[in-house]
Amino acid sequence: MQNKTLSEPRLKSTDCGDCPIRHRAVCARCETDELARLEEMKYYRSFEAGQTVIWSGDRMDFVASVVTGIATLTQTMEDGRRQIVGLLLPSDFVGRPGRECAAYDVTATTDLVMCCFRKKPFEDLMLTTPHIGQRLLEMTLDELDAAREWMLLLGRKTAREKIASLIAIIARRHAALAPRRETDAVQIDLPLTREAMSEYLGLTLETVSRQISALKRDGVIVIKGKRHVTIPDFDRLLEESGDDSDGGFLV
Amino acid sequence: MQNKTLSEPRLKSTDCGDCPIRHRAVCARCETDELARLEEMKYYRSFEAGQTVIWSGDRMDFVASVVTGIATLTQTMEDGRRQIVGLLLPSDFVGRPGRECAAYDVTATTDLVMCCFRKKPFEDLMLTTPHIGQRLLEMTLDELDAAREWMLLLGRKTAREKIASLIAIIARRHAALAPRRETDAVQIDLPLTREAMSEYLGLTLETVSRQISALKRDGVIVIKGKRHVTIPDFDRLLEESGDDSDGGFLV
DNA sequence: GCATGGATTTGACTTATATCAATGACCCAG
DNA sequence: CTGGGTCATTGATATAAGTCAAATCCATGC
Repeated sequence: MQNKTLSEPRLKSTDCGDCPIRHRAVCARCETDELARLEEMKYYRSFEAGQTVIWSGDRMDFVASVVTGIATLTQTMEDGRRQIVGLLLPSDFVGRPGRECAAYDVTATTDLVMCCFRKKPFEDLMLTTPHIGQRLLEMTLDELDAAREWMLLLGRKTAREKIASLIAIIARRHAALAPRRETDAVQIDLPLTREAMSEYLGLTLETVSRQISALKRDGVIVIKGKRHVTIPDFDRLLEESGDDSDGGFLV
Repeated sequence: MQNKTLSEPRLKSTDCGDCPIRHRAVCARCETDELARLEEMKYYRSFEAGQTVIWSGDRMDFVASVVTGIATLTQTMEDGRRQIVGLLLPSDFVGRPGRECAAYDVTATTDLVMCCFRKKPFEDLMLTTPHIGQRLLEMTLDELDAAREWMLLLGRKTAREKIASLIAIIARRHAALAPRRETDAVQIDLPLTREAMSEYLGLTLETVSRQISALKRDGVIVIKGKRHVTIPDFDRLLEESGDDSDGGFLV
């Protein structure tokens, strides 16, 4: 009966109707005039894989939503130790209303398109349109659950379980974006380098590499090239991840 | 320029004016009639140290705010490995509007008084009173920052740094509740057993004990009995914690 | 084709933390 | 004051993961 919200897709498969902003981050229930105001304050920004979107501490005058690609939130210690504290997939939200400066480094790990909203007008709109705040609260609570599931992973799981968990989570979110029949073997492309995986999992990249090799050797995953992963038996992977095998979600 | 929000007290030192609900969780900006509605739906519950408030998966028909004492949120793996994913101090909020069941075990680690609000009426009030939702969003974002700072601790800090961080955080929140002059040595009572500390820090209780002894031996902390800690030099403790020594906060 | 350089894998060895096992300190009941 | 219980400390040893180093893979441009 544990929390499985991290694994739960945050993006519903239906699109946002006629909404000109195609991600569901904030506009799912917007009326025409509110959409017009969102349209006004929005602009797109693109980044190449590896580029930094914003540095921790920098002034940040926008909030944003990931349209395509993947970004990470990273915290760095003075001596250079790094920990990824958030993985942003399409439809995820970045930025905190009411906060002046970025709290984390935001980095594009693949080519990335973000839909940005200038912060001041966005905050104003939030004040007059409660459901935007409500939606933001919902998303923030989901992220909090995800962060807490990650705390369990970082504090208590073995290296092998960590790798299995990461692959399972990426596969689940991937499946949520591109639904497939239950019976197919799951196939994904890892959107992270070994180094990024190590920074997300609290390991070294050598350990990541060794454990991926071990899972491959044991037939839990099949690897083609460096990034392409096939999961012949998803339940087996979940067993290896240390999570409840049902993968059941909370409400 | 890292995020330090975990350390930042969430309770302002001023009290909530004439508000009959003395914690600031939700009522700071309430009008008279809203306060009346909150009064109606609220009730207090007390727990002894060690008691379980609610089990993960149980139906939860209230949300609540800690009045006095300390509670923890814990996640447990099937084989019994446990990780504390949240520490609830006075003024902290528990429960998620819109969620039927508890996602974590909630346990009183000291004697505890909580102010509970029946969930359905609370959710209704949220719909008609946007600032309650806004306040909740703020608190949730603070908790998310705290969780992310904890991810850095769990993923990257050494056992010694973990212990120093925990003591620093408890000391800071303690100081926020009972302000004192800058020059005094900080004194706190650890509200957690060694076992609870180990579950919070992703360590074993033996390692916790050893590292506390080491910090004592090195003069970073002074210990009287099992629980009472004096911190002669707070900056020294912060150095040991691996955080920026300024302890500076983001906005 | 071939050189270049980044990403990844693999190997040998070290180390921080876990594990297993005693021992010690404190508290309360009788 | 004494015995039993809980919590905490300390010691000896094991092990998972880290560190340092080398080899391999693979994409890219020349």
